[in-house]
Amino acid sequence: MHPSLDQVQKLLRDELKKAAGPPGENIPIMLERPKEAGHGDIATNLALLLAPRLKKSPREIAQTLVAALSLPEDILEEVEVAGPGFINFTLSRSFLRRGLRELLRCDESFGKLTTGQGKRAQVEFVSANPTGPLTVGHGRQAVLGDAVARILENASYAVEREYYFNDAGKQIRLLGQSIKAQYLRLSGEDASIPEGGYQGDYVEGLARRFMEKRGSLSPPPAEEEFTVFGREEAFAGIKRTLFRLGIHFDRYYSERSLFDSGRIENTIHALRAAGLAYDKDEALWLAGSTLGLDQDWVMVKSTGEPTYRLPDIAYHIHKLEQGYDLIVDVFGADHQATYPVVLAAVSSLGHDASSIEVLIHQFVTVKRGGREVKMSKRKGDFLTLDSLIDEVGTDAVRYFYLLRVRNSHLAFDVDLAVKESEENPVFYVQYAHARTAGILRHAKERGFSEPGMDCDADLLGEGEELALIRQLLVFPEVAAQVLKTLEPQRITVYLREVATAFHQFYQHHRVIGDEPALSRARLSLVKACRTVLSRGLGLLGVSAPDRM
RNA sequence: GCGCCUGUAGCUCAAUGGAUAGAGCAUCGGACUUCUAAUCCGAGGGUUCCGCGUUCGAGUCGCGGCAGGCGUGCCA
Repeated sequence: MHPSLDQVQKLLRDELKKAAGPPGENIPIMLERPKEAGHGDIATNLALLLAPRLKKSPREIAQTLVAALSLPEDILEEVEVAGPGFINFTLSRSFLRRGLRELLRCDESFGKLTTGQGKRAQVEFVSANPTGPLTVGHGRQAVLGDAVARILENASYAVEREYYFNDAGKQIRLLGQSIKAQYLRLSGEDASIPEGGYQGDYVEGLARRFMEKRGSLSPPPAEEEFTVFGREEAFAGIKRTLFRLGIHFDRYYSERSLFDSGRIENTIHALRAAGLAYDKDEALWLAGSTLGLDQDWVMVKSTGEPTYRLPDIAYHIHKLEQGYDLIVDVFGADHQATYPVVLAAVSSLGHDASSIEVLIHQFVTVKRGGREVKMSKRKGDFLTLDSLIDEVGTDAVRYFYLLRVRNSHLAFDVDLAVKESEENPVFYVQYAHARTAGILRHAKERGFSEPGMDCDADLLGEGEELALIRQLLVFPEVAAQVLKTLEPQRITVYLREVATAFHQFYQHHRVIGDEPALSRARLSLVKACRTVLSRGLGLLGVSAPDRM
């Protein structure tokens, strides 16, 4: 059985720990992948960390460590002390070749992790109120949440995607009132949009559709009918948009259902019973200060209506009761103040909230014509996610969003994104995949059988070939790292590296040539590369086209 | 005022505390009789916002500034 890169690392760790002996107590063995090509495949700074304790020069310590290591011969080609005292390990050709065969054997399951085997995870994201179309801002959330779900699925978690929507509060009522006002206007009556109501063209459109369906009624239908209509229409639109992005939810969780099921009432009772809630000014307050928060928060307004925090708490308790092993909440930066309150309240009621992972992403601003477009849904001045997909295409939209770390602000320059449909980074990677597919197609036409692990990998010895194999074998490590950090953008960085290694290989070496054995070996490498590219793109939810 | 996030090449962004800070776009110069040139090879471009500290070593950690975003609602 060929050891994976992961197992090699474990072996190195054990050996280094042994070699360091007692002075190495409590020093974590750090293994890293050097960014410099000449620094081997794996490096450790152990000698540098030991130096202060041993009061010897790091290089000298490194030499001693290297001498004490006992490692299987066929794994490493070179172990070298370099720079200030790093130990660089270079994998052997035979290891790389065996790794390639292993990759081919695993095929589509290469890089699949078993971390979440038998575990259930829930990812909640988007959760936009059904009051209008999704915006460019929601897009980031949608794509990020879906990529996180895919990453968890790759780690064998049973993943549920959940969308929590508010159909009980003030916003949805305002939508109904706004549509009604537009409806009355269409009927020639004088009506004004309520304070804080929704103004965009789409509200007028909704009113128009309502009228087409129901006609001009006098007296007009009750406000509730407009609300229901508006919500259904908005939701249908949201689902259409998500469908275009390849995103589907397993469950849409209604806030109203929390009231109907009595969960809101139960939460209030629990908070009161725990002495965490008190009445003041005819409102119900959460005693944040006793929970370690810096202030108290209103849970139920003096009008008798709960603020959004109470349903949020009840909702999260319900999540926890379902026994997920992992719960991921994807929130925009505007929720940053809310979730600590929710988590504190949930914990103080005796629930273990440690399975909840909150991912906050920063806002998206939209630039158009060199100017920033201010987005306000209520004023109807926003760029819809749909229009962005129209202009840029699904793959580019997804990839573009995933290129950024979630904690950095994303300025979506629409003009640039459209222009980049020619030069967009996603095409670089997709093109590499299309090239692999093209070569494999060509090989089949020329009568080559399906490439696989029966090839003679020893024939692969060119620099570009070995560099590509190295790159491919890192994939499981990337998958593991991404699982830990839930940062999909690392995949985009990795995929670019793979694509570059492949394009370089392609440029310098002809795959299908005069020597059948060499051709077969290279075809296997191409197939392996195609597998990794398609697996990586799959984690991002971006298509891997066979032709472009 | 206070809290969270961000500040890296002209632009958009990378870089588990490590070695000479990297990519793409843009600019300039080369490479198609080929399995797709949506590619490759090369060049130029940096006080990593500023200052002090921590240590063998700081873009990364701490403190203090500066600038921007978000929050700090009986809005969601």
